[in-house]
Amino acid sequence: MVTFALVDCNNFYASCERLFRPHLKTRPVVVLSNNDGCVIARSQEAKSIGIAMGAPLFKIRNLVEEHGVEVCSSNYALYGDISERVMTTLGSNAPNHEVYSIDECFLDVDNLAVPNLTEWCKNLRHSTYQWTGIPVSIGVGPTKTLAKLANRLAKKSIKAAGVIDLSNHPAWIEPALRKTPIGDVWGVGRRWSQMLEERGIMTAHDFAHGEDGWIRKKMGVVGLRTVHELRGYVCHALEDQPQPKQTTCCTRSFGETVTEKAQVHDALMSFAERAAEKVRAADQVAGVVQVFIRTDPFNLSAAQKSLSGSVTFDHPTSDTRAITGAVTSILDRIWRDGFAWKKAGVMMLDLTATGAAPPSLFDAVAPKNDGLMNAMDALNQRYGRGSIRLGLAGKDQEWRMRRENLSPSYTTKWADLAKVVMG
DNA sequence: TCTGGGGTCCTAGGACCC
DNA sequence: TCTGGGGTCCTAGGACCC
Repeated sequence: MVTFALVDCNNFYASCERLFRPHLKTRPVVVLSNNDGCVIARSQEAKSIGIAMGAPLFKIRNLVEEHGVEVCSSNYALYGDISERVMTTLGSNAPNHEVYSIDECFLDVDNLAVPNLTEWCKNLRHSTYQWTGIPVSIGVGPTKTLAKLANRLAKKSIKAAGVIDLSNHPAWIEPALRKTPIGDVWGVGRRWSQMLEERGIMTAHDFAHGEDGWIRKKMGVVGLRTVHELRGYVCHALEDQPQPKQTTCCTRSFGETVTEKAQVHDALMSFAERAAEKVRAADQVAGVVQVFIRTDPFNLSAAQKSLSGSVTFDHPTSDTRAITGAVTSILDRIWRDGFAWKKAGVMMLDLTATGAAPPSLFDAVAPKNDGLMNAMDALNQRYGRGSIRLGLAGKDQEWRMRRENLSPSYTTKWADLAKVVMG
């Protein structure tokens, strides 16, 4: 018997932006994607005035003007740091937990030996807000999928005061399922909810009473697992040991399209450098590096092209020099003149733990780590990313992204620390 | 004018093997 | 004229998540 609690930060990025700027507390706030492209987070007020998730900024300009919406570029350094504080708080209350995403955490609440779980959740909610300034909602259920569903209802219901505990009230499960539109079920995305609705399956309750054979055929084992979880059978266990990544990448849309190969190369060098850093930070090496470039799919009048290529290393590596060399050779191989490139990326595949990589079959002598990368990473860690780099990429090139409304790095840069003025 | 980035898992189909 | 059955491995693509 297991009971899951899902703690989810309310409007996380928007709440982070508000933390150090209290005057935003009562104003609608939205946070934009990279390049200030579209909305990826909204405060409650922003939701209420009808700003949709994913809406491009240029389409909501009038709403922004009309309601005095605060528009923020995304500041992942800030969100990551605040997330860590929230997770630490949750972990100190429930040792058996799984950090599921930057703003969500599953807790195993079975062995806490608390007399009243619902009350415990309310207290946790309160102390999390007190310690971090971030409001959270908590849903509790016998499976992760039901905990998710409870969490969503907790966010919607004013009466719930941020906590819904289905484990404490099994009789609530059926009405909860009836109240949940199929598209809001965890694991049912846009395509599947459309397919299910066409079949008359409109709610989580309909889905839970669906026919296994048909679901298996249409949605594979993934869909079947979701249905079973809605029925209360655990298919997704708590994964409290974080799994090593299998792939890692650095991809960006350019601020403006780029036609020159040198410019694309410049961007790719920068992405490769960052991707290599990530791989080293995870203490891994990559067996394959893959590169892609593509034109702007939204620009219907421009010629479309998507190119990609990859290199398999004889010896899996995380060395920026080996990786940028491979990326350069891939670009030389795939490059085509005459297109306006909008997005590019470098992907590191076949990741394995450093040292665990099997030796090459044909070469007994693996290249030695000369320490340069470690030294660079240490310096960049200490003095800020990009403090020291290989002479690979220029600065302030055309492809760089727009971030016109970036908030200060209140928690990760000394210079941006909030100041208290005594007066 | 202006539409993100970073992941996972599963499946179908082809190549290849005996 | 007849044209197997069973298996593995790999990849591309599609679904999902935040």
